[in-house]
Amino acid sequence: MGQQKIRNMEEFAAVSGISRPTLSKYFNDADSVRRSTRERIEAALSQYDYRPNVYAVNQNRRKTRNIGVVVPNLADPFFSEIGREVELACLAAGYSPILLSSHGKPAQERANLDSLRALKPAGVLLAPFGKASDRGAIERFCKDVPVVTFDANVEGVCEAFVGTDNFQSVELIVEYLCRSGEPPCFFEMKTPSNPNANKRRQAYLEAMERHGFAPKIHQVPGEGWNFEEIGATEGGRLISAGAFETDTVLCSNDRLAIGMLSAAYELGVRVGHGKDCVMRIAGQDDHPFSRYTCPPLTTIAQDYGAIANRAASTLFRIIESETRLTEREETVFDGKLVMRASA
Amino acid sequence: MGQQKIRNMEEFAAVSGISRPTLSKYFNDADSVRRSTRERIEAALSQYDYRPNVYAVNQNRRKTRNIGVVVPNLADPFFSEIGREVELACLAAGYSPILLSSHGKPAQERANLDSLRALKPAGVLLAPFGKASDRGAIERFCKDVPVVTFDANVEGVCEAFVGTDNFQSVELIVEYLCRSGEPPCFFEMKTPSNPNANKRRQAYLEAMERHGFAPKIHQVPGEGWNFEEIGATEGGRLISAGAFETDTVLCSNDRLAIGMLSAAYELGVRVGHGKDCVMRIAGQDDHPFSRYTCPPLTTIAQDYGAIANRAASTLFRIIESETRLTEREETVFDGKLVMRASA
DNA sequence: GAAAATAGTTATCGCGCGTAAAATTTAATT
DNA sequence: AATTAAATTTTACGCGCGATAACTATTTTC
Repeated sequence: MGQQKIRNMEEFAAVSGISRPTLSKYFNDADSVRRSTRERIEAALSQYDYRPNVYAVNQNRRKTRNIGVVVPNLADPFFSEIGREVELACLAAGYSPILLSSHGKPAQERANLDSLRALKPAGVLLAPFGKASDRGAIERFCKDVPVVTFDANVEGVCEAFVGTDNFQSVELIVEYLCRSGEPPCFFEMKTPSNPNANKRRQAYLEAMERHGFAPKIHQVPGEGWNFEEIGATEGGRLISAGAFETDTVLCSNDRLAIGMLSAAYELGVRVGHGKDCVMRIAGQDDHPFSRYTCPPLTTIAQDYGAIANRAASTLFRIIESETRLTEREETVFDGKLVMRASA
Repeated sequence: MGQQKIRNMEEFAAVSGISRPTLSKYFNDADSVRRSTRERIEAALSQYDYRPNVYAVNQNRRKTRNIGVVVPNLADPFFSEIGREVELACLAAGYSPILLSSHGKPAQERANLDSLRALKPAGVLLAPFGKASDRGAIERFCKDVPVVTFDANVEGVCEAFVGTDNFQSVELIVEYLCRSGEPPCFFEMKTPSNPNANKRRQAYLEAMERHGFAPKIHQVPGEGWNFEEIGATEGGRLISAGAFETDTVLCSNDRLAIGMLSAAYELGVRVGHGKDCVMRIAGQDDHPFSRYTCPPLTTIAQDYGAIANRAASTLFRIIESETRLTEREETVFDGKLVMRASA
């Protein structure tokens, strides 16, 4: 194989004995040609290895088969994991994913949407910052390109949203914590940009009320994405000050919990549900590292795979139907309790 | 601003009063036109918001301004971090980075190179798997596209390599460990795919000899990228079996160390250099999470920024000179000792 | 086996822009 | 003001492929 260099479809038509328009049809949809000619094309293809020029193809096609995937921060293993799932779903459906990270900066999110616009994507899967996002920019973008958001919801914007049911999952862990020990107080950042954080707080309040306990929320200052640092510094401060009302702390997310666990260790405070333990710490998200904390973190697992696949399939449905959804869809998946040693 | 919709450069030429070829020159290099016309163009640009069609541009340009960035696994924070640095360097130089992860699978690395080929990138920054990489595929790719590898070297392949000086950095930490306590034994995977692992082992042997101690290496089975898991399972097994000759263990990388630390915690083995500690554990890489382990991990920090920037600037130099390097360049940066509580 | 349906062919246009050559304008120099 | 160099405009072509129309070949249907 690999004889002469094929420069374009014309040349490939010559060597394969198939006319160029038929080849064009084949490359657009292999099943649109007769079985016998398809086999002839693929035989020639294995001999001459030719691939249509992406730029020429995308210039002329009405819409590309590119799917933009935008996540707020690839440095967060949660997003690199879910980003990977989304990429795989796109590839499986015959689309070309283009993964962009906003590096923790809302301004970059907007820049990413601008870059994507130039690539004329068939659709975009966006995990937005939430409140920190430029809502106007996203709205404008959604007018031009079908968008499905995941992880974080921006109320009323885009075709659909797929995420986790924070109320269900918080109830799950609050119930467990109340049943197995002292009711939890809640630890979070004062100004969380992620809308899930607000839902989780609300869900915590409701769950505690439902179980007949008085909720206690501790909000700490801190900015940016260095959650472990904030969890360690502020969590450690609260622990050593004896500020928590009960011996059980439910953190708004795993990364805060990871930081707090490290602070507890430094302070010599033994964490867990064992006899010699003096406090329990739980998180939310089932961060990839949470099983290697000391002690391993009890948390709520989000169904990464389900979220990614549903978001992707919803987008493909919109793209392929060529009509926008008449009604905005919101899908949330249940979280699962992951019991480890920390609570 | 934003009156009528400009569909192409022709229309923009009409409304701006500048000829299309001049506009074309401007978009290729804003400084290639006279200052006064540049200002006229930019004035019109702010009124009509027009951007050249990427696909049409790339189809006709001899070479694109795309830079492929391929890392072995974005789920590893080390690579997401260095990937980010590389992306920023590309953007700063006016190139368009395209970030691809091989998801821990060498076959995907090859697939990524194939996808990149279709995008006709001006160059590629590749962090290869190393021995697990398809050397032939990389070599063939390098014939068509200028490539600079980073992090992991593939001897003799590609234009240049940029990484960390494993011999320097291992010496640094071995010297520290020997000076401050018992000499370290070495913990690693039996079949590391990363070439750095082999260099680190070699460097450990040499450093120990230099300091007059007998080296001891522990190689454990395990496959894939779940290093923490391997570190926890196998490291824990060795700890509880009392298999380590000295109380100090130098792990081949931080992720193994993170796993081993969690195993030590489970076993109630106190790690650190304090009085009540029974063993010391050190790592290499300064993984983003290593400061939140229990205790925080003593390690060797790689200079992510320097590596990323040097790799990028080397590639740009090759691209812009339009000639391949006469001699393959290898650049390594020194690691820095990061002293924390674990050793 | 002829008509109908399907698939393939030839021919031709257009997409939006890079690029080259020649003609023209503008700016810099003497 | 005349000469020269530099920048811009005009004109024209080409990139590789999508799309379509009109025609021909092949396959299906009864």
